[in-house]
Formats: sequence, C-alpha cells, structure tokens
Amino acid sequence: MTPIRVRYSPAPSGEIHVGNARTALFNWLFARHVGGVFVLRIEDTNREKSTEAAIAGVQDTLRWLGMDWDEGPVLQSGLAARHLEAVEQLLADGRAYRCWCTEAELRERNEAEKEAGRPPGYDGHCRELDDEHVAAYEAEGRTSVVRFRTPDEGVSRFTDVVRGEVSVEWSTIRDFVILRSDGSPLFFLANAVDDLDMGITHVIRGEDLIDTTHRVLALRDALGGGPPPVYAHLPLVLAADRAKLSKRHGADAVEDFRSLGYLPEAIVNYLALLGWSPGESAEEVLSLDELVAAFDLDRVTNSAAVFDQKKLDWVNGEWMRRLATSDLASRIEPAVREAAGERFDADVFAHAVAVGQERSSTLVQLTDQMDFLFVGDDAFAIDDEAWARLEKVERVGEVLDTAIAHVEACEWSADALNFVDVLKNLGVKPGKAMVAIYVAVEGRAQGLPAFDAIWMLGRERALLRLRAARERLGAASRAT
RNA sequence: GCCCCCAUCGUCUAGUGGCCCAGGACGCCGCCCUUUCAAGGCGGUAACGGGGAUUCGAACUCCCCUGGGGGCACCA
Repeated sequence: MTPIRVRYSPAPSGEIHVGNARTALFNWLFARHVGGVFVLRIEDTNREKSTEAAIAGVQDTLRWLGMDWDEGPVLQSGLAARHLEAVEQLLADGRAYRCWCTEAELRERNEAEKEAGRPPGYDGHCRELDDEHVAAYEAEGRTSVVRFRTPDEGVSRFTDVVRGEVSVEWSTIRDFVILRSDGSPLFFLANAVDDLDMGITHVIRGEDLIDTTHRVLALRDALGGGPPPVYAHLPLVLAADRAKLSKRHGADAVEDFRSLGYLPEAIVNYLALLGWSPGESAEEVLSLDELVAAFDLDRVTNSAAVFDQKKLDWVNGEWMRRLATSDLASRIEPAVREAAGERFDADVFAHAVAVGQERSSTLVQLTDQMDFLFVGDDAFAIDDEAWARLEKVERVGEVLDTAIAHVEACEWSADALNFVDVLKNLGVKPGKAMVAIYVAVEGRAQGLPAFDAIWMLGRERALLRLRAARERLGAASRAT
C-alpha cells in the first residue's frame, strides 16, 4: 500500500493568512490522523513576490501553531531544471507550443473577444505556426512563452472528497502559459510536476483553487503521470461582510492574532471548527492531539465560513483557563519582565497570574491587568474616565477613609485585608463602593481582585495610592 | 460577460426520507452568584432563501429562480 503523502504549499509572499493556516492545519491533521507524511513545499516560482523573510516566517508560524513537517521545506525554485524538462517533453509531444504574441496583441484580441460576446482568454493564435513565421518573429526580436494546448471539446471531470463530482467544458478553458518568457515555470506546471514527483496522494486546499484543478490534472496526464491524487477543496474563510478576509477587516494573519494575545492552542482549535465539525454534540474545545484523533475529511463542510472573532475570544478564554498557571505565566513573563525592569517581582507576578488567569480571555488582557503593579509610583496614573467612576461612588470620601484605616491597621494577609464587612457596617453597598478602591489602587474601574491587588502592592504603596486618591478628592470637593 | 462552487438560528455547525413543529456551540437578552470586571450556574431569543417535482411522508432527492462566493494573468 502506498503511503499517504500530503503537502502544504504556501506562496511566500507575506504572512500566513488565517485561511491559509486553516489549509495547513487540515493537511497536517489529516496526515497525522492517518499516519501519513506531511511535506512543506514553498511555491516560490514567482521570484519577485518571494522573500527570504517570508519563507522563514512561514516556518515560524507553523511551528508556533504546533505543526511540524516530515519533509522540506522544499523550495520550488530549486526544482526548475525538472520543470524545464517537463516543458521540453510537452513541447516534443506536441502538447504545448511556443507563443510569440506580445502583451499588446493579446490585450487587443481579448477586447475583441469580449466585444463578440465570447469569454476572454487566449485565442490560439500561435497554435500552428510554420517555421517561416517563427523565424520572422525571432528576427523581430520577440520573445516567446510556452502554452499548454487544452482540448477544444469534451468535459474535464474529477471527484472531490468534499464537493463530489466536479466538471467543466474544455471549451471554456483556453490555452494557458506554463513557461514565462524569462524561462521560469508557472504555478500550474510546477504544481503538477511536483505533486507527481513527490508522490502526493491527497491534495487539500482552498476552494479558490478548484477551477485550476482541471488544468493541473490535464498537465499531469500529458506528462504521463499515473492515477491522480485525491482532491479535497476546503470552503473559503470569509470576513463578517462575507467578503474575502483581508487586512481591510483588521487582523487577518496568524501573526496579527499572535500579537493580539491569542494562544496557538486556541487559534488552531478555532480554525479547525471553520469548515469542519467534530460531530453531533461533541466537545468543541479540543487540543491538537484530540483534533488529530477526531479529524476526518468526511466531516469537512462545503459552504464558506465566516471568521468570527467573538468565538475565537471564547475559545481563547477557555484555553487561558485550561493551561497550567505556570505555563500561562511563562508565556507572558518575558514581556512583563521587560516592561517592569527593576521593579519586577517574581512572587508578585506569580500571584497576579494566578488571580488573573480566570478573568482574562487573551494574554494581552492578562498582561494589561497587572501593569499597575510594576509601574513606578510617580508614573502611576488614573485616567479621567476611571476617576469619574470613582467620584460617582456614594460617600466616596468615607469609603476611602475606611479603606485607609483598615489597611493601616489590619494584619498583613490577603484575607485579613478584606474590608467588605467594614463597608457594610458603614452602610454602603460593597458592590458599588469597591469601584472607588479599584480606581484608586489599580487606576481603572475593573481589574484584578482589589484585596489581592493591595496585598501584592504592599502596605506602603497601597496606602500611598489610597491617600493620594483621598487627597485629590478632597481638593476637588473644596474647589467646587 | 462567461465558467465553477455553495445555500439550516446574527455566526460556526448537527442533520444524508419518517427519531426534527430541527439539536449543539459562540453571540445576544434575563436571572443567580459576587469586592469591580470577568469567570461560573440557570433560563430565554433565534434558522431549514423562494417556487415547482418525486414520495404515504421531505431540511435531507431532482428542476427552476434568487442570493452569496470563487475563477477566467507571463499571481499562486
């Protein structure tokens, strides 16, 4: 039995888009599920659009998401000799021919085709050129490309695992270029040759490529390449407005979500749910291992899916809470340490992560919540909006006085610090009154639990902030 | 313009002729819990695009319409 082989073949022209990452994921999950081979192939035949940085970026992103590859990265540009050989073979067999038409000529005739109500595309002008014409073109100094001769009639069909029978009339597909005038191969050719040479058995990719399959399959056939691979065209990932997801919609690349504080576990989990489902009433929060075990091409959906960041937020929150606290801490420690500098305190940090873990849905949120701890007392600031909330608290002056008195006198532990009962005795609603404490101590109306915050800050620094707030309040009330 | 693909709650989806006056998840709304915000618990809102046909019976099969998406490059 031939081993199952799949490939993920991105074009290195930028960051990995989430839709693209989803394609990588489905290939990877499928390969791991069936014990096959996952090949990473970089489709860089378009040298102008490919960069070293992008090639490295693709690998970083894949690794960060938790996907590894068994072979590669194979750079398609390094396989040029073999591509050329295939072109020569097609030329010799009469399956392809040289075309000398200039860009201007093509454009002109294309317009004419449209006028005549026919589909635009190459008209076959150079199909049967005699030597005389060729010599004339060469004398003119023209350069040529190589075009593949597509059938004039008949139907091309293939069976897609998720789409079923897919077919198209050959008459609607014109002769297409497989070799540029500079001698470099195009996607169709390189794709067909490499899949053949690499023994790829399953091609899993986005639905936007479904129409190209006929051409690639015809090329493969002309090259004498045995039975075609199994095709599975995945539904597209769309933005909320049902258009193709792009930068215009905000975050669209995996790296964007990474810097927004999303966990790789969550991204991969969420992406798996886009175009695939684990089945009837099954748990949706799944680890990579669980996904591998559950994944099945048969359960791939066939209609486009809208990317919903709200659900990603939820999945991420689930993963934030699922992670061991120490693991979570290690993921943000470098950044917090760097921002804190001298003021960093390992014990305080550990405590902050522990109490922050269940109330944040992203790493950024978690980090932001503890910034009041590692900021210098002179740099500590309360924004206007938060201060307005404090001022609105009923009997806020008394609330702050009570807090100050309690913090000054109580035993030093997070439990003993709890002055909810004292506030009740004062006759104010703790739920409302505490807002003032949050603002005074943390600089914002919501954040880490207040008594933990005070404890982490230490008696001196907490009192400094509470007194400062009381003073500012006093000054304000005198002024009015 | 031509070609291809798709069509269940706002969103992701379950559903492959009777188990469905359609189930789950996110979101949203309400209540509870509560030191803020969350988290958590409980409950609620909400969908088979339209029209034909087949059938004893259609979300599921077929046809038409409509809608959405994709493709038609010397991009991949």
